[in-house]
Amino acid sequence: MARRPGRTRPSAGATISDVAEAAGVSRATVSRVMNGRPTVSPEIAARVRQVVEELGYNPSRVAQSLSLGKTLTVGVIVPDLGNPTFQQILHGVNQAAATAGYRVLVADSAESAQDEPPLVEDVRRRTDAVIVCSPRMRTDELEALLPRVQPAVLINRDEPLPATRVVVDSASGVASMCRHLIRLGHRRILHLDGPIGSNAQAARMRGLTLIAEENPDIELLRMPGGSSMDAGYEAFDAVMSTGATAVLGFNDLVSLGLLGAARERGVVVPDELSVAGFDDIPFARFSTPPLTTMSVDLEAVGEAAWRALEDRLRSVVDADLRVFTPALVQRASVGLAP
Amino acid sequence: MARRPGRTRPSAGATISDVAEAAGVSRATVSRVMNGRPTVSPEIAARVRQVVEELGYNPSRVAQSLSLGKTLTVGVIVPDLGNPTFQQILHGVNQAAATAGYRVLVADSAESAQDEPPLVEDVRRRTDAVIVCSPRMRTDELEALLPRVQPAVLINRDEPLPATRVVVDSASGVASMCRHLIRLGHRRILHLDGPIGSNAQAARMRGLTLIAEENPDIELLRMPGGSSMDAGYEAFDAVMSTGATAVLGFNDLVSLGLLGAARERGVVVPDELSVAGFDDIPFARFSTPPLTTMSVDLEAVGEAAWRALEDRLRSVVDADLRVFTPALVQRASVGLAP
DNA sequence: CTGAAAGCGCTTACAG
DNA sequence: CTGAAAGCGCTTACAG
Repeated sequence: MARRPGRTRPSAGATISDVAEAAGVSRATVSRVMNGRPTVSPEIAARVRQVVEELGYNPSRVAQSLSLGKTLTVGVIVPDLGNPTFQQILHGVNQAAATAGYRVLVADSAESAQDEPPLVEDVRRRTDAVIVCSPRMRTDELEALLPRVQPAVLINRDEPLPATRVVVDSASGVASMCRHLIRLGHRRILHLDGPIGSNAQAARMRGLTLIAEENPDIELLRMPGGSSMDAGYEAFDAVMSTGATAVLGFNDLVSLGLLGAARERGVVVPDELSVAGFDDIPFARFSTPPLTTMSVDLEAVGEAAWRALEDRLRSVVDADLRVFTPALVQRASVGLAP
Repeated sequence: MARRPGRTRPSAGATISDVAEAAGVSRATVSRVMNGRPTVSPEIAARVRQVVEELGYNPSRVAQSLSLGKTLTVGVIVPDLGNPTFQQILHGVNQAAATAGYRVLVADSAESAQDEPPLVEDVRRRTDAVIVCSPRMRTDELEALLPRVQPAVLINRDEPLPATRVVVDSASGVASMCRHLIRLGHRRILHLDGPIGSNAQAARMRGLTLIAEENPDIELLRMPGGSSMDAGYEAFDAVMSTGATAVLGFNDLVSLGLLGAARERGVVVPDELSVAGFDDIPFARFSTPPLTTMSVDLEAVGEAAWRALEDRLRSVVDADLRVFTPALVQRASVGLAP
């Protein structure tokens, strides 16, 4: 026999067998009633329903999953659940998945590229599919992993890979912002770089290169910055010393740091210096002055990832690419060149 | 027979039977090898491992869950995944649960009190336990639900209930802030109320009542406000008309709105008016001036909820209460009474 | 050290 | 309309 030692269902719930016995029917019949199949006589169905009520019977989803071969659950793996970007994407995925009757299992790799592959595999084994958000692992590792975890959707990974991808076109984002600055008369524009080697920073550089080619007469400067408010704050003096009339932070946090330093130094934004951000985080609207930035609807990104997965679950599509283009949000931190 | 129509495992993975057959051993032996049981001869174990490698075998977590009677998954139900408060709590739960080898299934009730009970039940059926965060449902509904979903932990629900609860003591939080203001010489203090009927607003009122009793000489005013930045912004003129020297927003957003309006009106904070917040959201540090507020470590709240659940899973404890007391964070938006 | 067998709690094709 | 039976993919007590 295989009776377990103590382990039973924690809340000691009734099983389908309990209901069948109490109602004097077979388990098949109970199953049919629970699933609303019409081929059950009304009297029997009523009796079963009453027993279900009395016993507080609730079918085990685990058993259903095993029997049906699907869990109605999708995994979402992010590098850091504390990061608002991933929180918004998660929210978008969850909303869309819930509408389709799916639940979301989350996992956080704590920014560890090394832990990612086994984590994704583990999550996939408990779910029907995975959405991998901004994976930090190398491309070759990702290529080795993908066949083991399909159906899978990748968010924010720019290389071509054998999976559906949802990406934000940051390159065209910076380019848009630069064109806006140029239209306002800025001729010397500075970009504060983000983490070297990051996917986002690579995209920014592609955008800047594009602008440089389009506008040979514009001075496009770059300087190491970072991705935090402090990084922006500390870079301020160096920024001013370049003589640029407009500065583009790697993200909104950096630009908010610049704004704080400008206020302390008595530099008037945007009269003396235009400051542009990237991301449109919720607080960008409330800084002094409000931040002009590039906006991406991250919840829509999460929703698109879910839609892509839905298509894959129905095997409508094999691998494709869905691109989100950031939109310029004009507020008060950017103005005409002095 | 019960062969399914098309339905097989989506990624067509190998099963334990495939491995057993290929390695020429029983499924029991494969299981032992996979679980690192020492009672397998080294040669056989090595052969099994090689086949596992060749076939890319990965045990089904669903089957394991059914067999073992546990999923190693915990459910977290929140009213709104887009709310930073719940995002931080979720992050804390996830970190602590991951350390213990558990995964987190999230669900969002979209602020619908009505949808909560069935949602919690559904989540519970797929997991070993649930953490229900700031449930919106009525107390009697919660009482009816709890026995069906144990083990369960409740976050931010102030009534005594048959479950372990983790609560933030907002009442003592407002009281602390009021005492701080009184020490600074403020004699007329205004509280901008939040959503009427909310758990948090009720707690605020308890705190204010306590202060009124302690300090009969202090004028403690109240006024309808709200929970958003706009609410704070719009209440500003009314706030000024009360002649209060210090105002306490329902939360940081409200207070940030007040700060914005003060700047526009040329009212100097804190010289002419002290503005205090509640929550210590990440941006409270970066407003102008930085916001004095009551801080709660929400990730620690999430972590505590997990710990409480761990105790319940080991049935160490039946029901208890873990209280977090907000801490005063002094920044520059509060000063001596004029 | 190893395997045959029973069991976890469901679903459904098949045969009345 | 209903039930007996097989199966989903694992684990483990029991008996060698």
